[in-house]
Amino acid sequence: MSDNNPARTRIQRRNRKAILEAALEVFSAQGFRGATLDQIAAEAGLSKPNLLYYFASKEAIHAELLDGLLDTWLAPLRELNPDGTPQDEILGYVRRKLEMSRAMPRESRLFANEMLQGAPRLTEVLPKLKALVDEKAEIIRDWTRAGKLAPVDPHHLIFAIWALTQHYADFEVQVTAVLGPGHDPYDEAGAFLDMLFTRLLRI
Amino acid sequence: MSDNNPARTRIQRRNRKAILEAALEVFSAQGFRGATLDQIAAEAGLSKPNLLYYFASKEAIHAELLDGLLDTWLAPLRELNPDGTPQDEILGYVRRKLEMSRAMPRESRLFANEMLQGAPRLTEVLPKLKALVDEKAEIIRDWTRAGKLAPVDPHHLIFAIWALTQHYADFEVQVTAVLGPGHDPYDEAGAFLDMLFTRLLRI
DNA sequence: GTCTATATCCCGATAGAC
DNA sequence: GTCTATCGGGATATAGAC
Repeated sequence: MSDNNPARTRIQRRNRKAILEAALEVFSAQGFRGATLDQIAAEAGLSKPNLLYYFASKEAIHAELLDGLLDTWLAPLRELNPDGTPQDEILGYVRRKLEMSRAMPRESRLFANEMLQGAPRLTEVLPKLKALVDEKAEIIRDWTRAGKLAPVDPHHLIFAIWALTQHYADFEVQVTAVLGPGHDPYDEAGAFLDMLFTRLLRI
Repeated sequence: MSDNNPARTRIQRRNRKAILEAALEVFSAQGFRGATLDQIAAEAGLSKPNLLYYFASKEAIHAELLDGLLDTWLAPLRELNPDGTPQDEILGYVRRKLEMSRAMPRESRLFANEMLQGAPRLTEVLPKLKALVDEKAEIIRDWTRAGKLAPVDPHHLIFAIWALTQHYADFEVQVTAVLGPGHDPYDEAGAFLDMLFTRLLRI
């Protein structure tokens, strides 16, 4: 969540930004309970009380991180264009989502941490997520009905795209350990997923 | 990890089992730091000091849970038979792995929690995992070389199977929220994944 | 083996000087 | 705005009676 509040000074904006950056680093790696304000403060280069001068509580920092996350996370899906070429639209979505995993692995892990724990701080936004997925699933269903895509369950297709792209961020240690040195996981995944979804969806 | 130590009484075995069951419930839902001994003791129906009579520490309980987990988790992959029919072998692996997610979602989430945090308590076993995956990847590579499977990167094929099957356990709240009532996610996933891997691998 | 009581430490949050 | 010092709650682990 960006902070353009003009009532804040440059220093305030800079410190808030540093805190959120540090909090993302720590929360995504340790989970909410696993993270401590000491770690976040150290990472941000501030003292713990100073950190609490900018945010009311640990919970408030975490909430602000989560606040914009779902929208960011769903942006690539929103771009799915009903008037585009079906194959290209799906493949484009896969590529955007994989790029997002590469560019924002910490956000991916923050999100995964929440989901693993039953999404206690995201329950009220899950209906919004369902609405968007249902809308896009309907588009995909129309494409398959029109014979432009091989028949496929649209909801599980979307789950597959999520699972396959987020896996590279969320299970990064495992991927790295298994591939060994000398690999770019995301480059390889890009080629692999292109092929996978092409074969899955072609008529 | 089963406990057949004959030096232990029936009561001891029963209590240890109850503690590990309770700990699996709590650790998988809350992560290591998020879980408390109070929660585990309550879930197991024991007092907290009594719980620590059976296990030296919180860490020890967690370690014992993780101890057998990787082997259990990799068992379906171990069964991949180089002398079987390639398509059937892969599809069989996918089905076993999905069944495992259905039957053991808490173990899946315990594992995911560890991976998300960089696998601090599993780093020394990751090389073992790599060795098994490399061995099975070689089998798959032979199959594609022999023209029995469509060409595919074997490592990323295995990642895809992990990601697609574990997703239904690890992101269960999201899957349930998006599908809405009246769905059996695992039944639907079974059909979807059968189709996906059939289309991906057929010559 | 199981309990109550408690030691000890850590963490989130606040007080108050500067 | 930032700091040092500290409060108060909660968590792991232990002591010791039964």
